[in-house]
Amino acid sequence: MTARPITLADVAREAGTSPSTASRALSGRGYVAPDVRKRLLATAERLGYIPNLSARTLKQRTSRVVGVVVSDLGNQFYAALAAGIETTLRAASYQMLLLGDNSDAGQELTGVRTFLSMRAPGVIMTPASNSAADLLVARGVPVVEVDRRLATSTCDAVVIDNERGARQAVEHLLGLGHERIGLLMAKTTWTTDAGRLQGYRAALAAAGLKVDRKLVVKVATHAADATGRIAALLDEQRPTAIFAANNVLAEQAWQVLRARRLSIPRDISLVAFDDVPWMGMVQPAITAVAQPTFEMGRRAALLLLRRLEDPTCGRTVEVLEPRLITRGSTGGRKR
Amino acid sequence: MTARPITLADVAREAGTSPSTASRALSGRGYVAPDVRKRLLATAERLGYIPNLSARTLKQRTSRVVGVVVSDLGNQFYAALAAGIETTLRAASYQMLLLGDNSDAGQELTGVRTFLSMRAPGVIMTPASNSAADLLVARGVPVVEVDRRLATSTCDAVVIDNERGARQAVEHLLGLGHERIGLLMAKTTWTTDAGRLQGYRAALAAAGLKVDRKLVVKVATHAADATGRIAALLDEQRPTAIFAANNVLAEQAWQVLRARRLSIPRDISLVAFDDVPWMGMVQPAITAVAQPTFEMGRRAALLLLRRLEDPTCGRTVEVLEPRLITRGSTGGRKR
DNA sequence: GTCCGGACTGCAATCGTTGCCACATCCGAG
DNA sequence: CTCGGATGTGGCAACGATTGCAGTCCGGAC
Repeated sequence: MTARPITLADVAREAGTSPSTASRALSGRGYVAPDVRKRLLATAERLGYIPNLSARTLKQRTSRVVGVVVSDLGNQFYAALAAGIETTLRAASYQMLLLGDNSDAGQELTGVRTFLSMRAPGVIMTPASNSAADLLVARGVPVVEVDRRLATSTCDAVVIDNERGARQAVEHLLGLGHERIGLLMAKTTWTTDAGRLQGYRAALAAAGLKVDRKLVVKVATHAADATGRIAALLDEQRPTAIFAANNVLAEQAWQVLRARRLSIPRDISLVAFDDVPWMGMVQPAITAVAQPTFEMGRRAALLLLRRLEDPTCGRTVEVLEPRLITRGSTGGRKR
Repeated sequence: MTARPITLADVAREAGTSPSTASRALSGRGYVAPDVRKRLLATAERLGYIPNLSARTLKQRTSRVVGVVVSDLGNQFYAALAAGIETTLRAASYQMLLLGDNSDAGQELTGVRTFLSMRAPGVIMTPASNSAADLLVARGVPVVEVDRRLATSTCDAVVIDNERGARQAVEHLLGLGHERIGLLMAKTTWTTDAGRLQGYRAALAAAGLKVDRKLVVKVATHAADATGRIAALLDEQRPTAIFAANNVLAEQAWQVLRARRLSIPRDISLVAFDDVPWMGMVQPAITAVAQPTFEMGRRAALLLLRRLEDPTCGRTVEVLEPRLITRGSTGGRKR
């Protein structure tokens, strides 16, 4: 039958020492005679001893498994973020526990509860609401917010300059002569969207143009009628260019344009916020605001590691710079 | 300062009962007077009690956190797989702990060790080597292999009919008149690659063609010279069509073809195994063998759940069917 | 009045590890 | 010779939850 797992006590008995000594030998703290340590290491190896993390966590009241929650595991943006985090944590011999919350505050809260009950030493998240992060902070668990900031309590964060990125994108369009620029953005309370909207407005204002609210379409995440809304924007407002504020909306917009056989950029230009691989592959390639995604993950992990080292260290919010990559999807305004 | 977390004992004291009763009330097994239960539930809620999973896991010697290891978190195929698994597990009130191993046996083993030490009740993995799965099985932890099978010990699995998918793809090319068909495949010992190679061979054999080994290129995962190898294949063997046995190789091949300004399918045809979104977006769209990815994840999770219910139940290997989606990247042979 | 079973509750042991403490030993300094 | 420190080891009590068992209390049946 299923053999009972090997415990530390088994190893100790086999090597003829007490469990305490075995513990010291294997975890490497406290006095152990070199030969005894060697013997214990060998027996542990021989028996295939695997420490029981629950017991250790219970006793030490903390674990080395960092919780990470992202909005959508299937989105390459978040996948890259997670990859950056994972690599960095691994290097510091922490483990990442990855969860997706589908942009749902409820799922986010459930996930965070799990982290709490597993005594994660810290959490990195792309927050969907403020409540989860606040809960963690209230319980004394350090949180790093990535991509956007929502917590009401203070915590470290890594974001990019959304306003600036959006401004660059829109200025680029304005420079090409566009004046009716549709904005497609997610309907959220996230700082990312707020910042991008802000940038859109700022660019228009700087060019002496008024914002036509009808050109701004806010689409709820996972909304079934997303393409319908986009189609309506095209029909009713006849924009000469579209700025899609995230990669999902960019893809949807692209699909709509293609379905209508509109030529990009002859009939309409398209710019996206957040560069993902397909944008460089389609014909014409999509002009996009690239984010240093992997790097954001790395920085977030570093911030958390720093705080684990020194819980009292000052709060840091890193703002990275986006970069506009001009490609074929943007061109002079159709006359 | 950081408040000590609320324990079950705190809740019990506050509600004027013993910890035992509190435990029964909150976990819902055993006798508890209705009003007492209600009172305990209320106090737990009020104090914001979160059970300590380590303690519970330690005592019960098992947890409800299922381990999942996939080869590459950034690959949409694996992301979809994970999504399918997660959704299904969640519905059964299990949690998923997701890890990526970058196709590295060492990282896989480390991850699996963690699962073992966290007492995961079961593990779902796209195996990178046989050792990790074997280790788990030896320790009595049920394993479900997805996408490919590698374990020497017997375990449940969900795969697709790789040979058949590959055969369809190649037959499609043969039907269009192609005879020199390059095969791009990963250099692994995985059953996926073996199956796809098999299908390639079978299709050629059925058409009375010999396999030219020079047309078969095996590229190591993450190999830096992948594009170089592909370029060499084009230069030296002049295939009229290429069958890329996974989505990464398909993308690399596509990039090479584009860089050389070869027209698809006029100059050369391209078929991919594993349909991912960009394949439907590029011009021309790529003919591909689609896998029911999300469904594979779902089935794997169901298989695991079944075995958790009944550890003695017979072993199941599900083989799903791939589906060839014909698109613009394949055309009549250039004459 | 006794007995019985059902409904409930609490005691105490346990899960596997760690870390504090006490103790043992040995060597060199005073 | 004694003392003190360095070195090394084992005992024991936690960590926080669960659970088998042994009660207690009640109402009703005999």
